[in-house]
Amino acid sequence: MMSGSRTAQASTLYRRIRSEIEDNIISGRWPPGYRVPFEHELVQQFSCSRMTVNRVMSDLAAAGLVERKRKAGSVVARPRVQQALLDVPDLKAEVENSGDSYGYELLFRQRVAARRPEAERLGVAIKTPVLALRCRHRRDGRPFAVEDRLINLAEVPEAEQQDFSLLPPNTWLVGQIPWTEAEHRISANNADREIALLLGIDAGSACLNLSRRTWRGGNSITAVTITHPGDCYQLFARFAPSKL
Amino acid sequence: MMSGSRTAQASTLYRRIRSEIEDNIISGRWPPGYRVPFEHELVQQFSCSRMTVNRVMSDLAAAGLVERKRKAGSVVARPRVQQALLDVPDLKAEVENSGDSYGYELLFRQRVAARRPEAERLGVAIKTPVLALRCRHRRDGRPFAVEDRLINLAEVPEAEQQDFSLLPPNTWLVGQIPWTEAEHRISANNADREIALLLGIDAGSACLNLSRRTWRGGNSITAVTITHPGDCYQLFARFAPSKL
DNA sequence: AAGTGGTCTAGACCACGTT
DNA sequence: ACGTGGTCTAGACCACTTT
Repeated sequence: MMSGSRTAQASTLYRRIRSEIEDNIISGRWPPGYRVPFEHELVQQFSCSRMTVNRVMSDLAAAGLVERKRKAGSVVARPRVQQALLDVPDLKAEVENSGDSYGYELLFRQRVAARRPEAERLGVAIKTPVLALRCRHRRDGRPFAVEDRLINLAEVPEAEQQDFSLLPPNTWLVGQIPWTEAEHRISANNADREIALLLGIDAGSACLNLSRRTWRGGNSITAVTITHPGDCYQLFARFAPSKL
Repeated sequence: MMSGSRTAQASTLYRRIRSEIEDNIISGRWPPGYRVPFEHELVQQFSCSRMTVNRVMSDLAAAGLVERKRKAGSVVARPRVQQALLDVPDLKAEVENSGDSYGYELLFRQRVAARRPEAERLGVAIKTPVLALRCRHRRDGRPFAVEDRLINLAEVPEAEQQDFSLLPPNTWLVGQIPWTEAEHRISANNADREIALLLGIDAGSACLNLSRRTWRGGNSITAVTITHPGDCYQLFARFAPSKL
């Protein structure tokens, strides 16, 4: 029920070292800020040359899992909010970065034992303790997102102590969960009466709908659905062949 | 007016070699299938050790720019349709991969000199020759996407010879343009009468709207807007920390 | 001043795929 | 059998940052 870390034993030394370190980070055993062993320590631990561990650590840094500093060593990075490109972003940070004022309200908060719908949405067993939240985000006073979220309390029990009346759950989770996998679905639909009321738009207006599920080491952490008025939010992504 | 390839001279040998090779690929000078020099040739060319060019080529392979085979050498890869994760995919390939039948119609095709709206959408100078297209995609006979596309004929003059009556422009372009950068915007809006008619849905229904602009070496290639019925198409993306 | 990572070298042996 | 890339080593020198 804890962190499931079954990394395939690797064919090459490089992979073995890399997946062992990656495992420690993704599972949460090495939280953000944790000081990863120095290269010379890894050389001893794996009985290999420095080039090999250096390549592992350089690649992990390029992938954004660790940050390296001369003399100070390497530490586990905290997950970038701009996870690659299509992360459902930290709405709070996003709004404030663009210079607008950010507003947040908690509309609903309840601890429940998962029944069928929650269990399926979150991908957990029935009766798993779950925290259900609904909140609203504003930009310059105007509602621009309704967030419906389930948090798996079996994996993130600390969430129960948080009341989320001031801090958006995503902002809090980003600081708590060291690293995750995520899956997104994006669709469009017409606002029903409830959503229209909450967003201050006409019923039937087009809304952009984002669903994200998040795992840590194979275990479901949270499932969230965010509904934006279609005309006031644009997802954005950019590609280039290399990240150099 | 041709391929603008101004790569900054690099601080390290690795970067210098990598950006020189990357340049050749992205600019199109080395098209898909082109045989990249062998490692020992690059060693001579750059007067360095094999480890250094090997790291460059390995990383380019990991990034998907080249494919490597022992004995045969390395060749420039053809752009993967599943560009990273949120590419507007090749709709034809996507539909057929899911086992459905695919249908395509060209609704409109005209060569024009870019005026204000086209120039802005495509990011080119006014009067640039442009090919404007509108087409419709069907899944199992049912319309599921309307595509509005501009192609910069100054960069892709071959497009003028293509009539696109049978082959979707994206499918053709993927085979023509060796490598690109792209930028996406995703939004939702209510179908106007024209779109509703083309998609066979009610006016006012929510639609998912994807806009993509594509460059090659800094030059605009194509701009496309794809409109899907909101309920029949879902973008999908999945993340994991490493691609090993 | 000392210790870390950043980069590079000149070898080596092996696995694989073409011939 | 041969030539390619895949991987690894044991060193080296340098740049940066903290002490």
